[in-house]
Order: sequence, then structure tokens, then C-alpha cells
Amino acid sequence: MSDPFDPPAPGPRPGGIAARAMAARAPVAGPDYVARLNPEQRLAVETTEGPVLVLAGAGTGKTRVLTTRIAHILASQKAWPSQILAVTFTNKAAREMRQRIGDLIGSSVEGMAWLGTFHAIGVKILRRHAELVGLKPSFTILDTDDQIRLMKQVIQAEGIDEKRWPAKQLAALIDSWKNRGLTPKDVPPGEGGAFAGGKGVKFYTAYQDRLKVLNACDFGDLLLENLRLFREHPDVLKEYHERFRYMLVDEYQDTNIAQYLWLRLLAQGRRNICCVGDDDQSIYGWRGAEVDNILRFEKDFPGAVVIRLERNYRSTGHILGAASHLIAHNEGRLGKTLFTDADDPDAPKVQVASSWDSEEEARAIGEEIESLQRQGHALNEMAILVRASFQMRSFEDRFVTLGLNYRVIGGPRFYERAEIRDALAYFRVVAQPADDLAFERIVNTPRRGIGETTVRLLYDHARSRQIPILQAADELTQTSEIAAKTRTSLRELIASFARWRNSLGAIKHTELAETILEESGYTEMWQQDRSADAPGRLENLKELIRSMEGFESLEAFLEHIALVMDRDSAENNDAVSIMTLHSAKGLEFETVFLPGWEEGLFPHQRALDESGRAGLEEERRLAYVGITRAKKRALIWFASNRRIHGLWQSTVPSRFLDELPEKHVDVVEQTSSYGGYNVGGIGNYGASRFDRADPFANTYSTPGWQRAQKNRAEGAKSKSYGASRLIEGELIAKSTGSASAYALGERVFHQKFGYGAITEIEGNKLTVDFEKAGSKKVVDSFVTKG
DNA sequence: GCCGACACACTTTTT
DNA sequence: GTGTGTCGGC
Repeated sequence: MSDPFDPPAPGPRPGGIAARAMAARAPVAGPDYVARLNPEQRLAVETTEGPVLVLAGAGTGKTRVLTTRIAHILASQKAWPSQILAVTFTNKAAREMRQRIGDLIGSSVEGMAWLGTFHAIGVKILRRHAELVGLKPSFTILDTDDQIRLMKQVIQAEGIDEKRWPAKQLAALIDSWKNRGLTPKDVPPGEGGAFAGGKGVKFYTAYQDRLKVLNACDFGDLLLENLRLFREHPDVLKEYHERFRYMLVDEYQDTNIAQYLWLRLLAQGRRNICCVGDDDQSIYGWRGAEVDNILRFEKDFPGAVVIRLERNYRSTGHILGAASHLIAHNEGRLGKTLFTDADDPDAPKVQVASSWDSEEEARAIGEEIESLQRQGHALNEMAILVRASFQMRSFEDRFVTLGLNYRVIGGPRFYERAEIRDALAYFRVVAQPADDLAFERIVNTPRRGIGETTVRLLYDHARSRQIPILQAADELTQTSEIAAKTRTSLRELIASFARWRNSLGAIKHTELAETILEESGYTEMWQQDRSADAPGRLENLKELIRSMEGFESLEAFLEHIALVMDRDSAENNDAVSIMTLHSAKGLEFETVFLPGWEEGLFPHQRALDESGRAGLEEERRLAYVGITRAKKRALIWFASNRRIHGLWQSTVPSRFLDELPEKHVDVVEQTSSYGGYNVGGIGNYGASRFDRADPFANTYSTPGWQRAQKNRAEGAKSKSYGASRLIEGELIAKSTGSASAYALGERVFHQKFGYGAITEIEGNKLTVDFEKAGSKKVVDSFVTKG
């Protein structure tokens, strides 16, 4: 991307970029892009000057407004692409916005250098002016894991028992201060003593000092240092005032105080700030989001125009009616009422059903899904939205048994996996020899006999001499401070790093990466590992190398992943989505299943205990988000019994059920068709449950079975199909590469359960005695020959 | 320094 | 019930 700081001329410059930009946006110069908007949307697009708050209810075309507004500003030549600041929370949202603006205005979207997440834009600004806040422009960005390890060191350096005062807790505390825009000296005196008997602020200060020594920032700092920069250097702030003629903010209800302050500083310039959000969808209070930011927008920006988008294009009247009635129980909202013009009189009401326990819940929802599928509905249009991730399990178990394709969205992210972080640590040390945290991470992974004692020695030496650990290690291997055996392997490691560094630029970075993992013994470590997930980890490492191909160099790749910790999961398989309510925000499905509406789970007990009324209201907003994800069908479930923390508990239906309007709701009496199945079946658990009242009696007519047949037929055609793969928690049934059935006693591999031997074959269903997971019944398309 | 045994926790998650 | 992280023994 071109230098964002190349200041564009205020007016069109004949020739170069100007001409191209104008040519590119010519297609939208006409009125058609506004013509497709409703009056409120149009107002939101055309009110370009001054502060604007767009309250956009669920499904009211929020993204369309944002993207069209940008297109409009460009088309009317009010600003160049590089003069627009557009901020989102996630990389995904930023990507989507860029894509959709591109659809409207063509290639001049590439000039939008300032479209990105708060953090990405924060880094960009910070790198420009790093020296002004005591950093070098090459500063590294620490993720949560590095943060915690660093804090552990700080705590230990103080001689405090890390057991009593866990680093995690300190991290949460410091994070909350950073979210509120507080540097160590700003922390209110009463709060500073919140950790280790009055040492909270002391640790905060010490941690920040360590960060500076490491030339590093954590995520919170990216904004906090921006604030410091702007406040201490008005000339720099002024530069950005000049630059950002128009500012747009997505999901404003999710901003924390630091982000709010940042926006406010920048908006002081031209005051052309447009925030889009929905107070009813604020579900991130627990991580510092302030609904208050949106509630008091008009006070913060006097003369602000507030526009409400209430015309919903997504859901049926029943769904909107149910959701609106529910959310109306909240106090302290700005108030919107969604409505739709396109109401279908035959649309189903929101359904509420109950089940005995979570397994029956999963079974019944599985049946419902298969029934819908038989009627021709795509699995991609169905989602199960849960409150807490442990609920996903019963669905996964059930769907594996049914052979129903599903994908888990969210969950552990690719770059958070241990093997990926280890590999990245190696790369980081190669690219940045001073990256102590990365070095410490892998110095003894795989095992090299360099234990804690040695690392402590290196660390102490490094600190006393104010040098990076790697250099300290180099020095200490010249002496006899370290035992001979350890010294040899440490020397070897240092030599390896030197060698790899010499190859930087000399050989292709993907090749270098492979070499590093190979020569360090890291790959071998996992090859030797007999645990069930080792093959998956090796596969992930390969995937990591593959994903590096899109980058120029190792350094470019590392810079990218520091901020963009997500990946596209554009898998085109038809599959039911399973995810938490939180990760469902912004998505939509024809059919949405909402299981687990029980007191204590939803609303979650902890939310009630810790945040009282505010907590309850946030839970209710979560319920609102859940229901409004549905276009046509929303099916709510609650179980009478649920196992929580290993104990069976009988449950009380969620209070939210009573808050739904009867007019829009159908209560289904009893859906269980498993008479005699395990009634009162507490304690009856284990593989034998599959044998009761054969839930598979009708299996051979189910889509799952037919799908398995089809998979097998396809597999026979193309042998290269390969193993089942786990991609970003996504379980995709692939064929086995052979039409022939498995044999009893045969060794197989299952992505979730690992290796095992077949003990029983029944059509396409295998009973496998897994080495780690015990006996499970699985569909053969989910295993590969081991 | 390494491996096995016990304790502990266990809502939500992005950057 | 299950996974993770720390302590103690070898």
C-alpha cells in the first residue's frame, strides 16, 4: 500500500491519482446508489457534515449505510479515499467493508489507507511517531499470552507469590485500566491497591517499564500510546485533524473509554464523525465496552443528528415481535421498534420447546434439522446459538453420530494454538533477535535440557547487563557458569539461530520456515508424540507455512499476524453452524436454534452475581441478538436437567421465556418421541446409551445416511480426498478414499477422538475403541484408515 | 530436569 | 466430567 502520509492535494490534480480516482468512481456519480435506500438510510448517507449518530437496529441495513455513505462522500468529491477514517472492531468487519465499498466505487477503495480496526489504525499511527512515546518504530506487539508471561516475571521479580496473586488477574486489572484510558499515574488512588496488598499500580508501572525495555506494546497500549501521543504533541494531533475530513465508526456501542477518547480527540478537528451502532446489541460490557458512549452521544457532540433505522429487512413479523417485546424489558435504552413491511401471514411463530436434558435437546434439534433438510433447506442456513461453549459438546457428539455436517465457529483460533505459537516464536527470534519472550518460549521446546534454572540465569544476566536474552546466552556459553551439557545444547541453539538469520532473504521465506521447524527438532517432536491431536498439529504447521506464501518475507508475515489473528474460513461445505451468541452478532440465518434457556445458564448466574441489573440487561440483549439472527424460524429450547460442573442439576426455565409475547410464540408441549428411553436417566451414561431404544431405527432414511452414501461414492471416484481435517474447529466429513467397508479390528484415525481399533460394524456406523477417548460410535465417513 | 499426581476452575472474546 | 497447570518425587 502506498504511503498513507503522502498528503493529497486539496483539489483534483490533473493527471495522476486524481484522474484515476475520478474515473473509477464515475459509475456511482449517478443517483442510483442513493435510490436504493429508504428515506432514513438516505438521510444517514447524505448528512455528511457534523456529528451523526445512526441507531441501526438489527437487520436494518447498517453496513449498507456505512458503505454507501463513504461512496457518497467520494462521489461528491468531499474527500479523497485517504482522507476518510473508517474504524471497525474486527478484521472481518474491515474486510467486508472494504469489499462492499469496492463493489460500489471500484478500485479507488485501495486508496482507503485508513479503513481498519482501532488497533490496526493505532499501530499505523504509532509506528510513524514511535520515538515521541519512547518506542522504536520496529516495536513488537505482544498478544495475551506474552502479556501474561511478562507479568509473571514482574510479579516474581517483586518476590510475590504468583499462586496467591495470579498473573492472569493482574493482566485483567491492567487491561481494565487501559480500557479506561488510564496510565499508571492516572489510576485512582483507591483502585491502585487492588492487587497484592496495594501493589497494583506498582506492578502496572513495572510492567510498562519492561515493555519499553523490550520495545513492545500490548494491545491496550496501541490506543493508550496514541492518546498520549495526541495529548503531548498537539502538532501531531493537528496533522490528523487536517487529514481526516470524515470519520466513520462501526459498532459504536462496543467502544470502550480509551477508544471513545481517541475518537473524540480526532473528531475535534472537523467534527464530521458518524457513529453507527445499536444500544440493544451491546453485549461486550464485560470487556470494557461502555453502552454509555452511545447513550450520551448527543451530549458529547452537541448538535448531533440522530437517525433511527427501524425498518427491518431480515426477519418475519413474529420474530421481530418476539425480540422487540423481550428487549422492551430493559431500562436505559434509546428505544427503537423494529418493523417490517414484508410480513408473511404463514410465517411460523417463534417456537419454545422443552427437553429432559441436554442430550435430548441435541437429539431433538438434530431431528428438526434433518427434517428441515428433507424439505430442502440448506444446512448453511441453520445455526445453533449457545450461551456458553460447553453447550456445544452435546451437539457435536450428536451430529458426529448422525453424520450431520457441522462447523464450529469461534473456539480456539488458529494462531492461538500452541504449535502455531511455538513456530511463530522461532520465526520471531530469527527476525528479531531481541524478542526475549519468544526466545523464552521455545528455548526448551522441544526439550533440550535447558531448564528453568538455566533460563533464570540467562534472564538475570540479560537484565543486569541490559541486553537481550539471546545475547546473554551467547555470552554465558563462553564461560563455565552453565553445566557443560546444557552449555553445548544452548550453543547449538544459538548457532542455529545465527544460521537461520543468515538465510533470511537468501532463501525463500517459506523454505526457511520449514528448515527452522525441521532443524530445531520441532516437527520431530510432534511426529514422536503419540497423542490424539499430534497429527492435527502437524497439519496445522503445514497450513501455517502455506499461509505464509501470500507474503513477501518472514518479517511482513510476522507484522501481519501480530494484528490479524483470524483467518478466513470460507469452506463451501453445506454445514450447520454451531457458535456462541456472542460470535453470532452480525450474522443471519434462515433458521436459528436457541438451546439452553434456563436460569443460571441464560441469563448466566455469573453475569447476575457480578453485575446485577446491568448484567441481566446485557444477558437480555444477548437474547435479543440471538432471536434477531433468524430470518424465518427461531426455535428456543430449555432442558429440565443439565449437568453443570459435573453435577446434575434440575433447572428452572429462563425468565426470558416469560418475557416473550404470547402472540408471537408457540409453545410445543412435549417433543420427545423416545418413550421409554432412559426416563429419569440420571447416571445412565456412557457408550451404552446408544443401545437404548435404538435412536437409529429410522437412520436409513435420514439425510445423514444418504450423505454418507454419497460421500463414499465420490470417494471411490477420487482417491486423493485425503484425511478428515480440522480447520479452525471446523469438522468436515471427507470421504475415506475407498468404497470398501472397514474391517473389524482395523486401526482408524478420527479427528476428534484420535486413533482406535474397530470393534463393531453396523452399516456405515462403526464402534471404535479409541486409545484415548474410549469406545465411541461414529460414522465411517468421519474416520480414516490409521 | 522430567514426569506423574493432585488441585482447581468452569461465560462471553477481539485485537 | 474434563482439561489445565503446578508441586513434589525420582
